[in-house]
Amino acid sequence: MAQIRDVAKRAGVSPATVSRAFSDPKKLSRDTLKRVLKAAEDLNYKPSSLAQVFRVKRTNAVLVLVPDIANVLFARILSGIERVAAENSYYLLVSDTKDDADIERAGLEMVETRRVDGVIQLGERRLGDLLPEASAARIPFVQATQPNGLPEYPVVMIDNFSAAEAMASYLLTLGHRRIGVLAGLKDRHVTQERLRGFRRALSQFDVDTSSVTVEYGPYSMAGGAQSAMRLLSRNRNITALFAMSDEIAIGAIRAAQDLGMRLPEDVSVTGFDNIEFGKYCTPPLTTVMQPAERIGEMAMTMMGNLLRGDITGGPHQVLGTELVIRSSARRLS
Amino acid sequence: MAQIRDVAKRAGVSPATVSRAFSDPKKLSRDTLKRVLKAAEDLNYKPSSLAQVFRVKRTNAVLVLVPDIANVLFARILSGIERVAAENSYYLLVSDTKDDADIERAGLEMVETRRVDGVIQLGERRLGDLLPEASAARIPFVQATQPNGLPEYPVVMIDNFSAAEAMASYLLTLGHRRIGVLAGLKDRHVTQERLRGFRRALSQFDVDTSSVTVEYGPYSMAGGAQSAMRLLSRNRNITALFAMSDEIAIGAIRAAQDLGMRLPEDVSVTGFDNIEFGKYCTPPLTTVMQPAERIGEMAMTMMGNLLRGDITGGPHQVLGTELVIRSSARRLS
DNA sequence: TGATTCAATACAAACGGTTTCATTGCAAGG
DNA sequence: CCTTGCAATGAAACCGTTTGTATTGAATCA
Repeated sequence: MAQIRDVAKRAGVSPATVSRAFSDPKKLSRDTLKRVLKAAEDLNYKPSSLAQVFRVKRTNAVLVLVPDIANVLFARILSGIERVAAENSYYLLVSDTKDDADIERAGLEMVETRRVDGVIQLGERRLGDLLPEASAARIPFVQATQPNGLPEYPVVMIDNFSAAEAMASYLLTLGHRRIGVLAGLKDRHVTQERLRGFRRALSQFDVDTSSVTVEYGPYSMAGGAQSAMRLLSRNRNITALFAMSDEIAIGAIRAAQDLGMRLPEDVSVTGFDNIEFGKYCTPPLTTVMQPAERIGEMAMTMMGNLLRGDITGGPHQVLGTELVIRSSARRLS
Repeated sequence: MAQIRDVAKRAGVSPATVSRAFSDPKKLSRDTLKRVLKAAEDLNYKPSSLAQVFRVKRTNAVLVLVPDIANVLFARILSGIERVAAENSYYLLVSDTKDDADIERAGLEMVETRRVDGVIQLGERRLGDLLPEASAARIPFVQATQPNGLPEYPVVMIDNFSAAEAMASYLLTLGHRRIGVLAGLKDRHVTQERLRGFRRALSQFDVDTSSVTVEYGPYSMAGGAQSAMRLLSRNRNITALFAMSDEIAIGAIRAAQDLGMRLPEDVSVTGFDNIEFGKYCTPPLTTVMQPAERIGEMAMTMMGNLLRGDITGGPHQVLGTELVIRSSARRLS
């Protein structure tokens, strides 16, 4: 492979001039520029990104920590990240963390070994829980999920509490009072937030909050089906199911139908996230829309700012959600 | 940040010794090894991956070209790739190509600029269609979809022709004769292969193959819904829909139901891929299972071999598919 | 005309490791 | 005792760019 020396020799200039021909062409005379470019072309010269990066000490690469790459919601956030990364010529490394702290830590180490410039965390573990304050401070880090508390680094998230409250209010407005909760993993902060929002709506409607049944489980269809199965067979008088994700809701719908119930006549179901499949479900899923792509775009934008040293805007962005009413939940008759 | 000199000084050895302490510890005496490690620990020394990579000229990074990151099937393949990449300490870069040749070319250039060691292509565009033979030969490349023809580089794929034939035969066995085809994009090779397989089954059953209606469209739920809408409203006598992906099938189910049809009583629908949602559809989707994760694992394994110089096994792996019978298709009564 | 300025370019150091080759000291062999 | 071989270590070159500083020559100015 041709290198800068070869081009320099062929063009009859120094390596420095060749370098500048690419990085800062206007510094060269029209004439030499043309000669250098020609020589580079002839030799099919491509500057070694390795050498450049080593010299300049910026990789233009960002690592994304994804709890589960195959999960549709994360995939959409990733897609948003990718879009603005590509626009700004950043490279994207991705690591499937399986929500494992050690893998996440290994990811952070990649900025200490200067493999990447920064990391975007899609999981909810906070930087401070992974590294001691001292080393953490040096790491360009942005989180794209609501973590527990408000860290000092940038976060882009939705207001899980309010979104859940809105959805629960909607269900209450439809007349439902005995609502089962199909929660996600109990130890997840989002789960707790959404549960709080749900409870809050109940108390706003003067519904006894002590009697709500909540069934915890993984954020997956299988989890939803299982939770719904348990919940529905134990509590026959429930009229609505408040699921904490669309996947859970879809699993629940399957379970309810397998139990011989008709939807939404016998039981209403609501989801959370607004993944594409919800629209094509039977019945189409009423849910709360979470702007996944925009979360990703925003996160990458903030990372770019961070790396560029811009500190424009507050560090915490909370993006709006919206109720999307379809037909899996209906007025209690 | 501490560097190798600092550690060397503190341990009273030369940088070379420190380097060896990490890369080849058994070359050192028990005593100095301990001293070096201690010094490194004290200074919180992490070797600069940048410098290493620059010197050694291997990045241990692989680029994955994904036509659409948010697509569930690709996400699952990616997940498989990630798994074996992580196991073998490779880093993964990903680029959403939107199936654009220029973006794909830019990806290939990353090996010429030595940013990554190789590239895995999830799209169906062949290496030879992106680069002139000469430069192409130098690029470690593996493809994880059936391309047009059989390239000389490694490919891992399924047998689309046979899988489609099997599915079509199943439909025929159930008694269906007037089957509408909900095809994917017309210019895609997989689409053509699956169509060939479908036609082949028909002719095996002595069904007139000239009269089949095929409706092309994007590999998406929206596309499927639209195609089904068109096809169903024009051909009322159709008893089954052969969809070329689960997403198309799911869109079609929605469309059929919106048209007032009952499934599978009025019309049978089959999918392709076996994405998780198919299992939770109403009715649960009969489809052909494609081992997405294993395709990814296999692809990354082959990439590893390629980079290591092992040329074990033939370059083309075709992985098995399986009919998964659920209830969206039933015997014609 | 000589001094000054400026644009264009060259020179060489630097980036932080790895690796080849040379050196040293000690144990084993003759 | 002298040689030989080997394990442990050090010195220095090297990887391919970028960039600060020096140099050159021509144009401008007094």
